[in-house]
Amino acid sequence: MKKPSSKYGEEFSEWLDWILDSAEIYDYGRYPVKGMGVWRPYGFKIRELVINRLRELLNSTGHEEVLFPLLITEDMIRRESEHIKGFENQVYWVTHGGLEPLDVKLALRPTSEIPITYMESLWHHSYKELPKKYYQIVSMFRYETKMTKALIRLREVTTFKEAHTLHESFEDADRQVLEAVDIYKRFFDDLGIPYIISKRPEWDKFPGALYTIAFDTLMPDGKALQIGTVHHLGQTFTRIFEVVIYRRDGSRDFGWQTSYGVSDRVIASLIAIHGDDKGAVIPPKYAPIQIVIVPIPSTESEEETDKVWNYALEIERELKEKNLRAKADLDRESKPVDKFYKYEIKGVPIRIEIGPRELKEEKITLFRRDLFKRETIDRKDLLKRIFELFDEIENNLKKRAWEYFKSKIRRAYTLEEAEKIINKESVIIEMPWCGSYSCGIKLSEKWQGIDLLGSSLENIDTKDLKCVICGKPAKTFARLARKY
RNA sequence: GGGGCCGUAGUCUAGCUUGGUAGGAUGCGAGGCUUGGGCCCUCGUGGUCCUGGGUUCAAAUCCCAGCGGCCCCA
Repeated sequence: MKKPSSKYGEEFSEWLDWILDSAEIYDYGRYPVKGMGVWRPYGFKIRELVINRLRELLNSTGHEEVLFPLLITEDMIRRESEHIKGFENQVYWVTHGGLEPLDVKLALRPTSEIPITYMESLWHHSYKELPKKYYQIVSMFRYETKMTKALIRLREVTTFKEAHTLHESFEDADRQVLEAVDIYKRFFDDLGIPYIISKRPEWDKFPGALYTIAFDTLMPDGKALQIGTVHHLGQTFTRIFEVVIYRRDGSRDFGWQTSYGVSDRVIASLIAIHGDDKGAVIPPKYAPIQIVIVPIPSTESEEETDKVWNYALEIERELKEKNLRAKADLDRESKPVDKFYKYEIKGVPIRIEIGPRELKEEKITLFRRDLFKRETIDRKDLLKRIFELFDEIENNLKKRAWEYFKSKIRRAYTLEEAEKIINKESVIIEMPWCGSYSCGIKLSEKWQGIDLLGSSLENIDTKDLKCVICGKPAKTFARLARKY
């Protein structure tokens, strides 16, 4: 017996640990440094496919990939106060080179606004060069004090995809924020990860930012997970590092910036959201193995078994010629059923089963992982059916994920209503809010363990609605949820 | 930041209360029997009992510290 799986919906936290290990995605908790794990080949491949998708999106919208050093000098960091205060307790310091103490302490980047702005001050002086959009995909380090969790709260975030942009005006940076939101929408839509977009409350914005917009999704246990953020940085950093830009009218002003990023959590969400009790279910676009071919040996003769094996090889070749990520598992020793379990845990979207029966009749049996359903088709229809199934699976996963997500967002118009819901289940609750700081604080402190995600970004009609705290006319909806 | 539970083979775990030869299952290897959803049998393999210190004739077991994991609360 394998280590038993945890119930997907009921014991999500254990389920995630189980799936990362059993599907050979990410080895966490065995590497002897707290909050750091190892991407194994199968997980690395998922990560690569996800990264490539974001690269396409960023490249096609005029972003340029760069690579900055991991280390930041202490004096660079100390030049800024508000920002660094936000990270002060979370910075790792390099203090020695060999046995010798360093004259200038070096920090492992907790994010890259500082080094990037520093270089931008040397590179850009004219509005003609703007907007400028950079991004990099790197590790970043945060000394999380406690409660680290595989892929969700790490001390080394290994897949930080951070973009940094520079603009000639507040308005242009504002516009860039919208572009970033749009890019992330397309990204998450493609992954089938549902989300809700909120403007974070004042006290929860990125240190140094004018405002922060965040994407939150929901884990199967009903807790919200922040999976992406977009910040309007104003001139906070360009003032400190003197990024001075000549404007169209000949005047000089500090540049305006935005930054936005997504992390390992995207991959955690991809796996978590589509999974089930049997393991992962990876959407075809992101599956390292899209189709696994499992040959079934003959009970009659070795010759027939050989023929089945050749049949499997032929099919693998045919699929690979179409650039599909197909794999025939030709291991003669292990039984078909063992292979079934193995690739189900790994979330391979389509399995082809072929044995003497299929061989004889020129047929192919297909099994789709998401619905756990088999069908038998003529061999000649294979490719056509595979591409259809990819679409069907992708759409089904998306639909399933969004339906679940929407079912977990509730409206409440009074605190009493909200409390009833909160006591019953873990969901995102939306309530009319006047938008004031003081009412926001009161809301966020109203229930233990329930945080204010922020306010709806889109205009939701609040006509005739009253703030649940002060009773004044509502301007927006406040969103509250249990958070990771 | 406060509190709780825990660490024994690749994995899951018994043993710890009451100190005295670390046992099982699974996995892995060989063989047999099976083979269209985790079948069965035989043999073999596999352990710094998280690390360091202390108590003791003797520590997986008791004590202290550290490291790591999980959970609850801020």
